[in-house]
Amino acid sequence: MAEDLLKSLNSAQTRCVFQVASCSIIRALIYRTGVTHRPDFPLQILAGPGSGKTKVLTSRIAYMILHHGMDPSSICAVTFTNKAANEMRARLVKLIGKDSVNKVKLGTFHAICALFLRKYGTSVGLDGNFTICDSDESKRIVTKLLKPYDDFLSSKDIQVNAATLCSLISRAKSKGETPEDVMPRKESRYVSSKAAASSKSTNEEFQRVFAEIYRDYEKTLRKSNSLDFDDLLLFGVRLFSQHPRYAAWCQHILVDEFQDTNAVQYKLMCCIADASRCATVVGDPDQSIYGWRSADITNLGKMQNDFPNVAQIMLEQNYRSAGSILAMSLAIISQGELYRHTSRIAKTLHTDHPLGPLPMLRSFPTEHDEAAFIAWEINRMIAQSGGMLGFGDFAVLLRFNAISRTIENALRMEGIPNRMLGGHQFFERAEIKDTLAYLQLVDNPHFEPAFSRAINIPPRGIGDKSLGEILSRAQKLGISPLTLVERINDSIIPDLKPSVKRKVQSFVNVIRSLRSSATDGMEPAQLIGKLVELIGYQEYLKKSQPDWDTRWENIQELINFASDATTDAPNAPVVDGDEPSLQDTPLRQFLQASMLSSAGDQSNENDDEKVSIATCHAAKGLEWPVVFVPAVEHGTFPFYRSDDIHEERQAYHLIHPSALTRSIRRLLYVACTRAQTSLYLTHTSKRKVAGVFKSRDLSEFISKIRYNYPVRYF
DNA sequence: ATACATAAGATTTTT
DNA sequence: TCTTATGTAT
Repeated sequence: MAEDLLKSLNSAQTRCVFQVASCSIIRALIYRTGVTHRPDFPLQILAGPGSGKTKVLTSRIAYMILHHGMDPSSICAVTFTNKAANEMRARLVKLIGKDSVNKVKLGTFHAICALFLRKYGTSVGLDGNFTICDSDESKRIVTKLLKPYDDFLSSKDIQVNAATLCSLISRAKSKGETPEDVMPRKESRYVSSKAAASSKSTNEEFQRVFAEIYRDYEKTLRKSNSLDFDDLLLFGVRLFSQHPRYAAWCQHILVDEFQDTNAVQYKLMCCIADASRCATVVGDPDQSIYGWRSADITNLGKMQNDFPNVAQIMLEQNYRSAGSILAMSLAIISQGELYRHTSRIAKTLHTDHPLGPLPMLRSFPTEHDEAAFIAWEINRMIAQSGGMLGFGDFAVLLRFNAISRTIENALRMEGIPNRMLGGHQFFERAEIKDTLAYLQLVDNPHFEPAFSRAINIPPRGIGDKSLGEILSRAQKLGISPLTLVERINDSIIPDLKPSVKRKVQSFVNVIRSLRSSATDGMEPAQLIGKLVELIGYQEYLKKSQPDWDTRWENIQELINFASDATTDAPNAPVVDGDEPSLQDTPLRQFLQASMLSSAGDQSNENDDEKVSIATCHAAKGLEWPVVFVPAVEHGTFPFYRSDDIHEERQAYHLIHPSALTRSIRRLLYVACTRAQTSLYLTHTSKRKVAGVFKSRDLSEFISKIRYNYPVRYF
């Protein structure tokens, strides 16, 4: 069985798989002879697109278990997205069986941290029922915190919105910087040395406000018994580094898409690998497209320092794409080489596939013509292929989601079934957030964002003023707003000035009723049903929303999701610990799945008969026979917002502009290398951007290479 | 407190 | 163009 595994691999891939065998055999020998200080054999696999890295990773895991007899529960496999985790799980099931796979700690860094923090969070000062705060709720919190600074900031002529602050906070957290760290001291390292004295002080003022809001934001989260995405990682690091026994189970950690890990995730990997010092990472610096999320390519170099004797293997054979597609992709990624000061790890990619049809570059007057062409061409190719191609063999890869509308419409007009991959749109919908807010509150009464949302839905006559009164009163008494409202309802605490007691009665009753159902073990799907019944949500939608029917359908969809999320039980950690472990309820699991997973994670039945529409980011790791990349235009690839933002980024040392360009070049490279046999790049001369027509030019990434590389141009 | 009007403003990418 | 935030009248 284990030997069969090796037969299906090429020599470089086999070396990747085998590396663990030699490593483990030597370790076993040393272990047996009782030597305590053993060498470790960490491995870096640099894998170009289509080189079969997922196959290598899964084979390696399977080999560890089948050949070397490692306990599946001692293996930790980290993927970048939930979708990738699901796919790896499916592949592993075929190799080692469902029972073994369920023991492997498989998931994103976030999911793995959440798993352990639910159970052992008490040792780092958390309650097991913490709520995961999504970016939307973070933004609301920051908006509220920003309000008091409005006058001050406009007097200093500083413009910031909550979104910018959120990303600054996230960036700081991803680097492990605390509010104290970012508070300006005597000399601030955030201030550009070239800046004039006046702008220096402005920068410092801004930095101070930022640090204060960051500090208060953290306070709000802790008070709400809540962790945001960055906190999951940070508290994970805290848990595993302060209490190494919770990581002692791990004999080997494997990390996929290593080029897109940030500093905290790297630290996390090190903590989890602390006992074994055995880590395998797979990545491709050329496919690093998450720099804006603080992904740090230097982690590869860091690992070479932190893990002595790390071996490095290159996978350079491409099994995916036709020769001409590969040639053009390589031209895109390597053209910047001359201007680049940091050297790219030279990787050559080979393919045995024939050259195939040349990538096609086409120009259109408007985005409607472009979209119509894509739809028409899909139909044409399917008709021409004589049954070889189906809708599921096509993908349209977008720079950002906003372009999808035109494409979706065009496909619909041609009667082409399609699906949108990834993105959070579903869980961002108001009706979903309303529903989840009630359930979050049932699970975690301290979660303020959920309270603020649910208290007046449906309208109970509690507006901003009453809400503010409730929140500040709760703050003063040191209890959660929900508790305050309950006590008012129970006449334990006197009513507020504008009477709130009567208005709040139905709310308290709903929460209490749900709470008791939840403790009785009612399934999340039924809880949602009960909730919408109790608050008359359908009637509320009918009354307030013209598109109430699609919204109501979304609620039904959420109920479906809830029943799915609880049936396939995630692998529970089996950790020997002396701490009392916390219980994990079905409701909690459902809420966590809602926050961590995105819409396209689970594959549906008819998915392989639908054209995929996805952002380039969401397409990472996937492949299709035919790929369309629309809007390959200057201003989209790369994306320029406006010059002042650009300058602002420079001023605060967020992203260096040239780094930005490089990262977008890689994004286009990722998009192009998704294609197996046919690749279409299209651009328009006019495009409606934010409601107004703008003239556009072909992306410089393509215009520079199109005469030197084979491309069909029309 | 809410409903309705009018005005700005916005469109990266995701856990 | 379409969504969201703000303001005003009830």
